[in-house]
Amino acid sequence: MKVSLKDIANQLQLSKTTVSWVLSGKGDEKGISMATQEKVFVHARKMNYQPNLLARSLHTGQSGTIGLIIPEISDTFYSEIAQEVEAAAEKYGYSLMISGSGSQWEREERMIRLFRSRQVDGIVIAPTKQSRKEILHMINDSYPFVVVDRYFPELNTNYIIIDNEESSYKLVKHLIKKGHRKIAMLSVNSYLKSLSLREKGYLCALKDSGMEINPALCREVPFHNYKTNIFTILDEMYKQEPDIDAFFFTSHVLILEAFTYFYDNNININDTGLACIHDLSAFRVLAPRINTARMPVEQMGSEAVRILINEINQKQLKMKQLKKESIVLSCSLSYRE
Amino acid sequence: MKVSLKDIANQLQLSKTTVSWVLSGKGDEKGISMATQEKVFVHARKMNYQPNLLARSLHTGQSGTIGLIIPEISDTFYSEIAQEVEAAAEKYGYSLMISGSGSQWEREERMIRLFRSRQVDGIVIAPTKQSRKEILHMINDSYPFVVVDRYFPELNTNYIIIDNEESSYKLVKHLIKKGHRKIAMLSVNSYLKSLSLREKGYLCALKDSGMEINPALCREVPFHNYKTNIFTILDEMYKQEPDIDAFFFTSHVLILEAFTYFYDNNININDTGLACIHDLSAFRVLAPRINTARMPVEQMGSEAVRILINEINQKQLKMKQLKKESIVLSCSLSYRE
DNA sequence: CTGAAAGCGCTTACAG
DNA sequence: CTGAAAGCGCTTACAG
Repeated sequence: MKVSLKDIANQLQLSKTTVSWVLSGKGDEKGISMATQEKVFVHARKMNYQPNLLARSLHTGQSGTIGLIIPEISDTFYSEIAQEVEAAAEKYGYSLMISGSGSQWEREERMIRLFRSRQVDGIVIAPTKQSRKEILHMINDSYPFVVVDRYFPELNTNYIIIDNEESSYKLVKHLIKKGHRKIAMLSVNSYLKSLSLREKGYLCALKDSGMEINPALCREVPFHNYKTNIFTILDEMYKQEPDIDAFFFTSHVLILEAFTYFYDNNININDTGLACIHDLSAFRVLAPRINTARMPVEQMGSEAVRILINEINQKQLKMKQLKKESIVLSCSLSYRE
Repeated sequence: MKVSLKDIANQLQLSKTTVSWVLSGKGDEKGISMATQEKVFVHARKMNYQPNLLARSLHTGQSGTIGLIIPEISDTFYSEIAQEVEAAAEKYGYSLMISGSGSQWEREERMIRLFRSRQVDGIVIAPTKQSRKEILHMINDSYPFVVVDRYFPELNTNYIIIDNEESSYKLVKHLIKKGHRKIAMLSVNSYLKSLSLREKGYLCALKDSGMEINPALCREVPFHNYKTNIFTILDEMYKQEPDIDAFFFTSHVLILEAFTYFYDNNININDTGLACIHDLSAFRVLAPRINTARMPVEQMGSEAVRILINEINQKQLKMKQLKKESIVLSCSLSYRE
């Protein structure tokens, strides 16, 4: 059923070489007669010939495929990243293989190995934490990859992050300016540099405004079971400090649960200052007055792919490795209160 | 840098055959001595050998990869589908290639061709509309694919849909039972069978309750620019029928915009009956009293992959094609008002 | 117990 | 202007 180059060559009494050249657009360059070219095109079309890209890849050493590894495909933020990465990849003629690590580093390492085995030309990854072995392997093998959203300060890799500390600082400063005095912070995954920087932004904003740091107001929600943990933590916070007047969320993943808590406990969010790193479309109706730092998802995705393809091409041309790129993108801040 | 079977064979003074058998676990079966096996394993590990899966695929004719084509990767519903499909695929040892069609059939057809060229073993697709050529090609070539969420009643394909009409019927019936009398319907993409069935469910529910169908209350939002179109349409609806007391949404994609409209126009959604096909996690706080029919995303994803892998295996074993599977999954209804 | 050889479907020097 | 041949990195009859 499936028709190959050889079939076409046989049927046309031509060599595979000729057919290959014509079909890959090198007909003129190689000086194949128009008559022959025409014959090949017509026949290929009639047979509905589709080249086996795997076979081509085996020869060229390029699969035309890149990999994306993220903690959770269905998370709003990461699914947007995926969308942008796929769109950007397509522009360069690349296809996308995707995989969710579920925030487990064993899975993540397995996925890196699998993708590399499948000859993916490069990887975009939002790593769960330092996946020691495989990240280091990629570095040692000078295998193209770029880290997004998170990064390893001590490793020399391409990475794209946001201005974590600055955006957080500004959001909290804004809450202070609006008169809030008991500003709580809710965080997750603070073992990740990106997240700890957001916490730092919060702390600095308070300090710079001469406000005291109240440990009861700075809480980290354990990621495991965070959906229930957050309820307990909010209970504890309100018990210790009933007059909390504002919240800074270091990540959007906590928002929906927190709001459920507020709703269940009749806490009027219109009286509470709110700020969050990243913007959810639901905020428009859910919390119109929340202040947000929107992560530039489009840029993160397209820049990641640009850097990756760049590195893939360098490698292909056997040029010596370029310097790694580290990009810090600014969030767009929306002060709505 | 990259080490191949041949390298290992040379370094160990063995044939590629032997090395290949050992590494693919057929050592015992082929009666390779333990000494040799051990030597191979140790050396492969030391060299950090990773097989080139592309080369293997070229020989076996199986890429170990499946494709997923959806309208929008970042849509909550489809990103959940993607997550489930990826998880299920992994269980079978398959990797996932993903692509967003942006609801454009030309893109969709291109993606089908590209995926097939890349030798993806099968495709899960939520087609934008009848992508005539390529869907028919897949059928003719008996290429494994399964259609999810949407389907073509006139084509003999595997498909998985929800009980569109029934769930819609029940939701609207419920609104009626709760005393709502002016129940509006907002729909999109009704050229898709799945969506038109939801409209039918609405209409039947009204009819069965002896209520009149008011065309001013049944509106379709053109998908192109629906985010602004919906505002105009709601304006028109309220102008013609100011006392609308309930809304049935045939799809979650309209919800956020509609709620923004309600919010901007001071329409209290607690006084309005609400029902929607599919559930959003934001509903918990956004509209706690909305009635929903939650689409069984996990099942859709895992069943789709099961059927696909099944068909791939049949084909591999040269068994004659099984009957196509058509699955209608029930939504889980939540009556909250 | 192990190996030489053919083949998967392409591409690309090399030759004429 | 066109073709024979080698090779990409595997697997798998076939042979001994």
